[in-house]
Formats: sequence, C-alpha cells, structure tokens
Amino acid sequence: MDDSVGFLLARAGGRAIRGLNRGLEPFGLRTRHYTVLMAAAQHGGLAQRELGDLLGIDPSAVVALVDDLQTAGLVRRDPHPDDRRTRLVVLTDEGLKTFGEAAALASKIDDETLAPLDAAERATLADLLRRIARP
Amino acid sequence: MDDSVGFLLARAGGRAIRGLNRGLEPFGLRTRHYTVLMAAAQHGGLAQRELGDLLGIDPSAVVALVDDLQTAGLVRRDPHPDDRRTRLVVLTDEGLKTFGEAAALASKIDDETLAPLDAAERATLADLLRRIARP
DNA sequence: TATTGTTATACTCTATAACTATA
DNA sequence: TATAGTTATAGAGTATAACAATA
Repeated sequence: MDDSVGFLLARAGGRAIRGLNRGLEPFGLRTRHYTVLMAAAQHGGLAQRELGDLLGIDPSAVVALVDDLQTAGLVRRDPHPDDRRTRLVVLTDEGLKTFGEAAALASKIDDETLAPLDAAERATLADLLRRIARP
Repeated sequence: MDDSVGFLLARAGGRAIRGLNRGLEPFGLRTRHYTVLMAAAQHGGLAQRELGDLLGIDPSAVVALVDDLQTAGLVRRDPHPDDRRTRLVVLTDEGLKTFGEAAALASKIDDETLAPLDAAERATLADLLRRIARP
C-alpha cells in the first residue's frame, strides 16, 4: 500500500508552515504574512484582490493580513491611479528590510527541510512543485 | 526572486487537502479521517499514540478523529493485550470497505493534482517527498 | 449589474494544559 | 514517576454571506 502524493504533500507542507511560523515569531509575523510580503516585494505593488488570487487566500483573510502588516508599519495601502475601489499594497522601507531578514530565515528553514536531498534533487523538487502548485 | 520550497510545499499541500476534503464529503469524512483509516489499514491495529506519532497529529486530536470514525462504525477501539491503558484502533469490515472506496477517490484526486507531470516525474516527486516528509 | 474591499460569522484545525487510569 | 487516553479551551486558518463604494 502506497501513501498518496496528496498526503505526502500535506504533511511536508504542514511541517514547512510550522517551521516558518516558529522562525518568524521574533518578527511578530506568521507564514501567511510572509507570503504577502513576498508577493508585494516581487510585484512592486498589488491590489488586495490580486494578492488573494496569487496566494490562494480568501479576500476577507487578505484584509486581516494587510491590516496586521500595516499596523506593524511594513506595508502601505496606496490608492490605485485609475480605480478608486482598488487599494495597492506596497512595501514600506521598513517592510522591505523586514522581508529581507525574513527571507534569509525562510531560506535557512528550507535548508533544514531539504537536508536529506542534494542540490540537484532540491532543484528537481522545486521545479516539480512549481509546475503543480499554480492556482 | 525565487519562491521558497516551503511556500510551494505549503500551497500544493493545501490544495491537496482541500481537494480530498471535497471528494470525501459524500462519505461524511475529512482528509484527516482518511489518513487515520489509511494508517490503521496499513498497520492492522495501532495505539492512538502511535497513530498520532505516525501522522503528526496531536493526541487530543486523535481522540476526536477516532470518536468520529467509531460513531460512523468504521473503526473499533480494542483493548491492548498487555497494557490496559492502551486502546488499539482497528478497522471494521465496514471501515475497510469505506477505506477502499476513499482510496480510489484519493488516487483520482492525486491524478488531477499531478496532471502536469508524466509518470516518471510523478514517481520522482513521490520519492523526494517521502524522503523529506518523515516525522 | 459586476467588482473591490470590508465586516461579521462560523466551522475546522492545531496546540496546550490538566485530569484519570494505568504502568 | 511516567505514559495513554481524555476533556476543555483557546488561537489560528478557512470559507461564506452580506454590505458600501465604485466601476
């Protein structure tokens, strides 16, 4: 009897989330806050709707996450030039600095998770995950 | 800027869990019930403590899951022959039948998740995950 | 009419502490 | 004293519906 790939994914994913949660504690952030910072850093400025689509997070959850990050001074909500309904989530200087530190930490935790694999295998895993993980 | 493997794992794992949850709705089960049935089927009979260790589930959560499965008539709690504290979780005939149907469904959902990959790539992914997913 | 962000709400998941009965 | 199971509880994650402002 073989474990299903879904089961293996779920367990490895859960471990990754919990590991990053523990690592982010000093920043007062959770894994999902980090993913929002990551998306905003990658794209420069994103509507909340786009953030939710990109990360697979419900719009109402995006509101709460961006609230937290804004209170912590890590993001701003800028007006959209053409659409007054839309608010663009943009990293502050402080947010960019915090994201840099958190990204270094995430990379360290990745290394621990992937310790049993060599460099080529890590690259293969990342590639396969990227191909099935699109929302 | 590259996505972290932890992030990719978390997202793919979340999708797998939600997909299986939807598929299991007709059975009145959730993904975690299914993993308990899977472990019990694989090992014949397991102490709740062993179930928790194996699946990475807290003992108090195991109680609730086994309660559900017992109420549904899918598992029994048998006494341990040597230790009266321990209760062995064993599949009933009904539980074995339901697990078989659910396993077919899980395999179908795996296929959907893994659609972008060919057979060799699927095997590679399962192998890599198995190597990093040990608790 | 449809969409963006928001609020309220409920349900699931996860984790912790304290208790019982056994060892 | 330590361990297996249990109970209670709280916090985090997820999903849905309804609303205001705007398109």
